[in-house]
Parts: sequence; structure tokens; C-alpha cells
Amino acid sequence: MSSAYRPQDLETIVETYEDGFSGRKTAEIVGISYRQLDYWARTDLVRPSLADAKGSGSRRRYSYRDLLELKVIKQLLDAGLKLESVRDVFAYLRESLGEDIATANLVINGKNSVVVASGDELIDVLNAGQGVFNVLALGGVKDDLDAAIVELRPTPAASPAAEPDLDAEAPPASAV
Amino acid sequence: MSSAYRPQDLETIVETYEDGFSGRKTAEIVGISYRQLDYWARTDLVRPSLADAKGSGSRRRYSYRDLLELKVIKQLLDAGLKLESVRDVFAYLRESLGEDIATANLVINGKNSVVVASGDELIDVLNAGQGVFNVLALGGVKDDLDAAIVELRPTPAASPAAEPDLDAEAPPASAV
DNA sequence: TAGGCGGATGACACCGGTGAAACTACCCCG
DNA sequence: CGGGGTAGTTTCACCGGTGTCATCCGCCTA
Repeated sequence: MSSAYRPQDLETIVETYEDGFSGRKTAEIVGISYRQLDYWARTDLVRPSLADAKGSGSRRRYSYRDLLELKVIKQLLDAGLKLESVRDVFAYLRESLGEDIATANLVINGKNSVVVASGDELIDVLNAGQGVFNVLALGGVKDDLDAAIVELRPTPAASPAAEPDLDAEAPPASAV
Repeated sequence: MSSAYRPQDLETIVETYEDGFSGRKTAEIVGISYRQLDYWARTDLVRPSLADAKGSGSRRRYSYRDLLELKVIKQLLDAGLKLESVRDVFAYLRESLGEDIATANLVINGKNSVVVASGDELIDVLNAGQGVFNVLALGGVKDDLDAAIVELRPTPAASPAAEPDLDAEAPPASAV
């Protein structure tokens, strides 16, 4: 899928982030503005789990999992969801996210209902229910995130290997 | 499904609306505020197709199809979509809406892509694509709308047959 | 210990969406 | 033909989310 990099690269790169990701870097990787990241932290949507801000001069530190959540949020926003409903989603979602990310689908129905199904279950859910469903394949989110981490890896002056440009943006619309 | 009324009732009732639905009535039936209806008309989201407003004191007249569109919009908003993306959707959707409403599904992907698939096609699309999909079964929308029209039919004083009270609010969430 | 720099914070503005209330025009009935 | 009620229009205001800029603070390095 996403650009050509040896999977091992990701591990290596992530190791260099053992203290977590800074606010600005996080925003850059996830593809959101620093203002958004800041606002979301203040309003308890996603707080940096490694180190929270405590007064001016302190530093937020985001974990890889934080980035994952942030990326999911960005996807939902890009899909046209209101930030408000994203909040509702994460109120429920947080615990169930994390294990089988590669295959799981996030299904949002109405304002409260949130489900993580996998594969065929999804179809049953869609057939059964009413109203609007928002479906997000989590595997793609992780892929995007990993690709972005690789693209935006540190030491920008010491890696002339591959051009770190392009395809860091939107996953092609494909089908549809 | 929704309360007990003979299907013929709907036709009869709709006939009494041959001049179309007034703004207030439309808002009531669709389940939105008059303010929203007004704002949407001003900002070209849904204009009353039978008679538009021209100066204070004039009257807007909405067609049944207008109500259908409005109901779809309401569903999307209830699902947590931003009004902005609803606008994008309707820029494309308008022509394809109308024929096979009962079975069609509205699929929204990203900001631009809009598709109306039916039945199994839907599943293919979901498997193929990336990102977030918003799926809306249009049949349910029509059912809800029809039920609301029956509930809120005119001549509230002249129809002692069935008590036209209660459950005039939200069409039961059922399923889900 | 003194700078300097990265980054959190605060203040301000702006825009979209909506509620509330005042204003106004049309229609119908007497 | 005039009054009243109904309904559309207009204005004011608020809130959430975000951009921008200025400020302030703490850590790190020299």
C-alpha cells in the first residue's frame, strides 16, 4: 500500500520518539493544525497521555496511541462529522479501540450508538439498523498514520534516500 | 411499522396539500426549527419549489419532494454531519434522488463523492473504498416522512376518529 | 548563571449556524 | 372596507471552533 518503506523503518523511527511526540510534531504527523490539537487537549477530547501541559512552558507528550486516536478524529472530521459528535463517539469508543485495529470497522449510528464490528458483522449491522451509519475502516487509519510518521521522520537533513514529498496527503478516493 | 393508518390515508392527506406545504408546517413535519428551514432557503440549500419567498409577507410553498430532501438533510444532521458537508452532498445528489427511493442507499465518502447504490452494491463499495462512509437507507426516510405527514394532518378539530395526539413527536427509534 | 528557543497560554477576531423577539405584509372574515 | 390573525422577514445576540498574534515560561545549552 502506502509508499515504499521497509516495515522495519517504522519501528526504528518510532523508537526515536521514545519520549513521545511533541505537540507540533503530532499536529504535523496527524495533519491537523496546532490550534486544533491545543483546543482538543484543553477541552478533553484527546489529552497527551505521556505528559500533559501544566502551565506555560511545560510540554505535552503524545503517545503513538494518541496519534492513532487523533488520526481517527481527523478522518471523521474530513468525512464531514461535527466535532461535537466526534466527542460523543470517543466517550464510548476509547476502551474498545486498540486490539484488532487492522480488521475492525468503526460504526457510528445516530448520536450515541457506537460499535466496532469486524468483517461480515458489519453487513448485518447495516441491514438491521435505521438511519445514517458512519463506517470507518480502522486499518486504513493506521496505515496512513504509519506512512506519515515515516515521511516526517526526524533528521530531515540526513536522509536523502527517498524523496519525502508527495502522497503524504489524502488517501485517494478510489472506487465510488 | 409506524402507527396504524391505511396507506390510502396518505394520498388523501397529501391531496389536501395540493398547494404545497407552508413553511411552518414543513418545519413541523420534517422535525426541524422554522429558523433552520428559513436559513436553508436563504442560503440555497433547499428552496421551496412551488413558491419562493419574495419580500416580507410572501409565502413559501414546499412540495412533497422538498420535504423528502429536507428529511434526508435532517437525518444527516442527526447523524452528526456538518451542514457544510450536507451542502456538498446535495450539490451532486439532487438529480439522482427520486426514482428508487424505497431500496436505494445514499453513500457519502469524503467530501465530494456521492453515490446511490442499491442492496449488495453497497457492500462492494464499502469493501473497496477507504476512509469514512456515511450510509443512509432512503426507504426509511420516506417512511418517516409519510408517517409524520399522517400524524400532523390538518383539520385537527374535525377528525375525532382517531386521537391525533401523542406520538406526534419523534418517530420511534425502533431497531438499532 | 544567562540566553535562547520551543511550546503552552491568553486575548482577539471571525464565521457559520441557530435561537429569540420585533417587525411587517398578506389574507380572510365580518 | 377595516381589523385581526397568521406567517414570513429582519435584527440582535450567542456559542462553538478555529486562525492569528503576542506573551510568558521552563528547560537546555553555552
